[in-house]
Amino acid sequence: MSDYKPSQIEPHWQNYWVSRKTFKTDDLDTSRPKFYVLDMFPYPSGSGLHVGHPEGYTATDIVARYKRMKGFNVLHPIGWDAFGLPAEQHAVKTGTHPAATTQANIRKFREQLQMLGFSYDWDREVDTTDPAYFRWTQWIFLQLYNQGLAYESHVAVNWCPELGTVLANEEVIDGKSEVGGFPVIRRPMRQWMLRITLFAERLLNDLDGLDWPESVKEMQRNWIGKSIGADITFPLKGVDASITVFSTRPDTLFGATYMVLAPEHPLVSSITTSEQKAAVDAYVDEAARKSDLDRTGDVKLKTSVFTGGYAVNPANGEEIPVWIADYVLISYGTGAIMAVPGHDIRDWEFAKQFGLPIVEVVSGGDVQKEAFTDSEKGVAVNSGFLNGMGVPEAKKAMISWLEDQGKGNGTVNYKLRDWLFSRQRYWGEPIPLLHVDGVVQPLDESELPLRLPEVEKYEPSGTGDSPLAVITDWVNTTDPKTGKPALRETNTMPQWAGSCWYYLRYISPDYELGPVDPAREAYWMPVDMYVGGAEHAVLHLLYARFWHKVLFDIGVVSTKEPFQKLVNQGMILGEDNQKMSKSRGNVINPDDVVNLYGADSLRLYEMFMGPLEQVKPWSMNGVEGVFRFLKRTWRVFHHEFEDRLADEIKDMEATRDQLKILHETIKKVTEDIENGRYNTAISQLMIFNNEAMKWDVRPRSVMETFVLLLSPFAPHMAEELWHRLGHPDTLAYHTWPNWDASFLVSDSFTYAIQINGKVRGQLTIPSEKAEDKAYVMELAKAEPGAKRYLDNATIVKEIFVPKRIINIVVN
RNA sequence: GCCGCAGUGGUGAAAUGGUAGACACGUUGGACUUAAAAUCCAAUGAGCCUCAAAAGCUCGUACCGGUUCGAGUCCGGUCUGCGGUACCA
Repeated sequence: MSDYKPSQIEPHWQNYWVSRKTFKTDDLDTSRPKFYVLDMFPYPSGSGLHVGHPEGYTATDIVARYKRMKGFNVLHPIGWDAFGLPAEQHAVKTGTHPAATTQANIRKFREQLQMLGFSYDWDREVDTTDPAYFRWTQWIFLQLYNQGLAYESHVAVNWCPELGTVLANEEVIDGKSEVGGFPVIRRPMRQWMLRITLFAERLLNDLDGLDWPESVKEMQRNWIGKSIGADITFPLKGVDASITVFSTRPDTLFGATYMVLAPEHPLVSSITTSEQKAAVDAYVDEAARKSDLDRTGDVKLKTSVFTGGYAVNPANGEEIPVWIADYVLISYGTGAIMAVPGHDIRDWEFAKQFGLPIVEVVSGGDVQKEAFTDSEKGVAVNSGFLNGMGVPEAKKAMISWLEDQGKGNGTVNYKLRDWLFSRQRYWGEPIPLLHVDGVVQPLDESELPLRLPEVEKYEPSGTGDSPLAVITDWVNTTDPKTGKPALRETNTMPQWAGSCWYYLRYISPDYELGPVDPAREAYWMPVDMYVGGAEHAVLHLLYARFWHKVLFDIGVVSTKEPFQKLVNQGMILGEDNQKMSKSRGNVINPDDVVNLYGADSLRLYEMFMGPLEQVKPWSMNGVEGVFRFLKRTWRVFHHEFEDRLADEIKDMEATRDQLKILHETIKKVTEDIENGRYNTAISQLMIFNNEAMKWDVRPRSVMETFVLLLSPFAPHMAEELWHRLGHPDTLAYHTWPNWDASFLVSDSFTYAIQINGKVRGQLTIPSEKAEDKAYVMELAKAEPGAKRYLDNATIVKEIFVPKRIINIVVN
């Protein structure tokens, strides 16, 4: 056997690593620097691993293996985000307990991951559905509750009749459920909410210190959506009440010619006149029944009804009509707006549509033609004491005037809403609360974990309650503190809950006194590198940051932020350049690739495809290409016909050329791993191998170093070669090679000679002379290719950049 | 609409402001073979010049312009694609 046969070496090493616990992490080896490299843990779906999973997982594995060899104490764990709708829906269909489905899927995922040779510490696996894990998810919920950060609210939620459950805004896409694509309507229900909005400012500000892609930071900033402006109070005419609005342009208050309330605004009924009552009631009714999709459907043409009531503009005392319209959202700001059609595009269109007056209060445009919104050039006009001021100045002046008059004050608003945290599902963490005489009582910590009861049917009750609601002997219990009869909370937590803190559990998965052992937490946190898909850019990462800050405030964690560096992997498309999907039939199964080419080829290919962050199409020919590289590598080390080392490998002094290419490779591979450029690291390994194939003698020391460089990328082959080179132990902890710059210098340097910026000749100069301008320029002018352009021309300028370029400018 | 990112051979892609296309894939030709596969060698951005070759020349990093001795890279504008977000006052 002298051919490369991955199927004969990979299982051996996988078994070796797992059975010997090669990658077991030393908890608290503080003598060494630590490196925590984390993957976004998978949802163990029934269809098994997708080729997208090994993409990020290979990148982190390369880093983990590299850092170990650099002497770091590396934490590289994996686990399962295992609560979720698919297992529950499967249970509804088949009656199989979701836990059974989940465990089977986990076994499959674990096997598949081990088949790819990832260097996880398998003793730290976490499973969000394991009571020993969700005990602490529930514990964190209790801390949130005790901090006043969890509250009950009757809110209009996204009710999906088909799924029989409530969905988060984020799970609704274009008015349909993200899972299944079923229609979603609005319906008020009792829910548990988390006050993430209290953390808006910190979530925004702390982004600045993170080493994250700018695009992700920007998405989070937009999601938090901070606006600075003022609350302004408009007294109502003939009614003893007032309407408060939020505006980012208080400077335009003199131009407010009408107001609009959200249909759900509490003052709607009191302001409506008897003549308008019928129309208003009808409008409010209709808005309540509309889904989000219908309501946001037509942006251009707004619907609206006049209430018949009037408010008083606090700046100029003018009476202005009050309308209601569903484009004003009760959930943002105060649920009411002042409309300044001259300087807001939406208000302008609305005013045109309903024939309302448009007044110019900032000069610089033509407000009869279109709204003038420029806040840099504009100057206040028709605005009393503001006249002549620029917009920023006028804003400040108006806010202080409002505050002096008691008619308003400067405020800040966020788009971020509180987090709808309850689900009416079976397969989630039970919320550890009791209802005693209608009063909420948190469970005592000692009663955790609160486990899920066995049920007959997994369907939602259909009334909007979770399947747990009908398990009477679970729901009906006694309050241990008072002995009174009590009802259990039947809502469960959303899937996000478990993933909000799993990175902490890996640190001390066995710890019994809290979610994480403080000593080990202090050593390992924060996560040094976190890799996953861009689809989690907002939600998961925002929710996890929120929980982390809560845990920071109560002293459970020592860092303000959980994830110091974040990398988003780009999606892998099918060979047809389309997103992989069963219906398109372009799905690549990693098992098939491993069977044909081996795990090392799959790993290498996914890294060689292109930059990690980039979206890129799959190519089976590309896999074939890296497989050929591995076959050539194998051949460089092996005898042509016999299963033994090649005769070319000798214990000999390496030549200078050999050392040069070796040290170039060490440098390139090291720097590329540090910078996350795995594709070009691999191309350098290929360049080295192509050279080594030509050598009559391959010095053992050089070839061993090459094996070390290869090992993070193709660990199975590297271990096998290392073994065959006579090393009894794994190379996983062998010291990573350093490059010696003295081998990188050449004895000559080749200049390109440009004439007027175009390359006309080349000139090779011995290194010791290469920076001697006079010497080099003289030769350059005599170089035949360049000379032809110099003979009948006048030299205007000579550019000489040592070891870079020669450019001679002629006319 | 707004925010962010990107546009380079037939394809995936390389390129601290300094010889564009490294490394691969594909294709073509050749070697080995009864044959095929595998493997190895060579060519491969487009075009011009040439009987042919060598050599040489022109053009070329979405488009238009600018800065510079020199621009894929920096600046201004335009177009296209991808991702996010969407009546947020």
